[in-house]
Amino acid sequence: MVTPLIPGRFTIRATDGKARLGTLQTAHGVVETPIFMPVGTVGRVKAVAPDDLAGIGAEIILGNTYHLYLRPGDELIHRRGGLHGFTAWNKPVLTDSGGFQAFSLSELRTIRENGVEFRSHLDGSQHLFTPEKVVEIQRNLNSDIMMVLDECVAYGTPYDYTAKSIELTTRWALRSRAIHPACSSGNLLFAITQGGFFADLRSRSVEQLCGHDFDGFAIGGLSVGEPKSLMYDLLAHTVPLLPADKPRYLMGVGTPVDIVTGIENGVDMFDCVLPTRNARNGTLYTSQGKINIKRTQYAEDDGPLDPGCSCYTCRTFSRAYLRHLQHSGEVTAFRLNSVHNLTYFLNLVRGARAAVAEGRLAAFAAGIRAVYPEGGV
RNA sequence: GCGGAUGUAGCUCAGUUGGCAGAGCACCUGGUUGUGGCCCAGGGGGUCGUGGGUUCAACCCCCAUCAUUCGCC
Repeated sequence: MVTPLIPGRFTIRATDGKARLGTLQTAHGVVETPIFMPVGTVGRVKAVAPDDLAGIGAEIILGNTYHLYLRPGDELIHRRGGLHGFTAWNKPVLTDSGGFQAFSLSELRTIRENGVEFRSHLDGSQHLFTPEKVVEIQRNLNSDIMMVLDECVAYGTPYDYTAKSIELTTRWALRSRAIHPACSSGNLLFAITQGGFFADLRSRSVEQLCGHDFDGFAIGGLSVGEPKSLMYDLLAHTVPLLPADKPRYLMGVGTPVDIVTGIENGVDMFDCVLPTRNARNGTLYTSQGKINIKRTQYAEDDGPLDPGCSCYTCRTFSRAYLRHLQHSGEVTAFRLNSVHNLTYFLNLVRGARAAVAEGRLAAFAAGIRAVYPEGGV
């Protein structure tokens, strides 16, 4: 009765302008796009248990190669049935390659032709990530969507360095594909385009990668401190260059307005720590805008966090109680706030999918921008 | 009853030879974009226990007094 899944098959069912409504098949299920993917760096979305994720409606989550390799180790996870068996999450998982950690934990790392040498942030031990090693780790994790090792350059990196960097990222991507040919397993492999903040380098990076048979293409290296308008300009420039028949993934982005803008430009997948990290700090996204639950004005506010939300948190607790939990440093505050913020982000892409299906994405996006007028951080 | 110690921000405490009242935490307001449950930025806060004295000038020196605390009768 159930047609077998064909990992990697991407079907576009509708479009609205440049935006697409699609389905991506993976070894652990079908993902409807555009999608937001909660981040679960060490094999768990922080503060959120699997049954919470079911209530939120999460369809795919992230894990991180760098963190899981260091602790508890990819081979240990492999012996326990991969990430799905180990973490009791049987839906799709995408794993980031560790390229971004090489960037963000950059104090003690060296980038060479062969790969990235780095020191563990846990114990200072020396390690080497090659493109091949990173694929091998992600196969041990049995990731549904593996990301190639890439070099992410900082905002402000000069043109010459960035130009050399995209060549390296391309060579690494092809080495990754060489040891993991298309259709060789249920582990899909996405390439990552780079190019810093130079439109022609963004174009060149896409040209070098898109002729090869990757299962999807990511845009990396954005939202690293640049002005908002620059990111949007590069997005509008780059997304149309990507293969139309493959999923497009904007890495590490973003705010509600960023996500809607990405969808309008034709991006299919997003991930960001913002909803979960901000949840733990008391910054919450609602249908009426962003609020800081710690504020004094909520001390005796008996209303729900977001009257327009039907998540467990909003159904059950008052703003006054949530503020109290946050002020008390109670771990339950992390959970309840994370459940709410993730519900907001998942509802956001759900709403966008419905809008694309009905050809009214522009109006939907205008509604989001009206609620988050400053760009919605 | 006698002797000592201590009284400075909500809390714990610095404060030089007498020269504009300080820190940490807490509190308040922002920030947080392929996550080190972190971190960063800004802000509001004072009858220096109380009363007197000396001095151009006192948290600081002198006297008295109150409170807290420790020890001894």
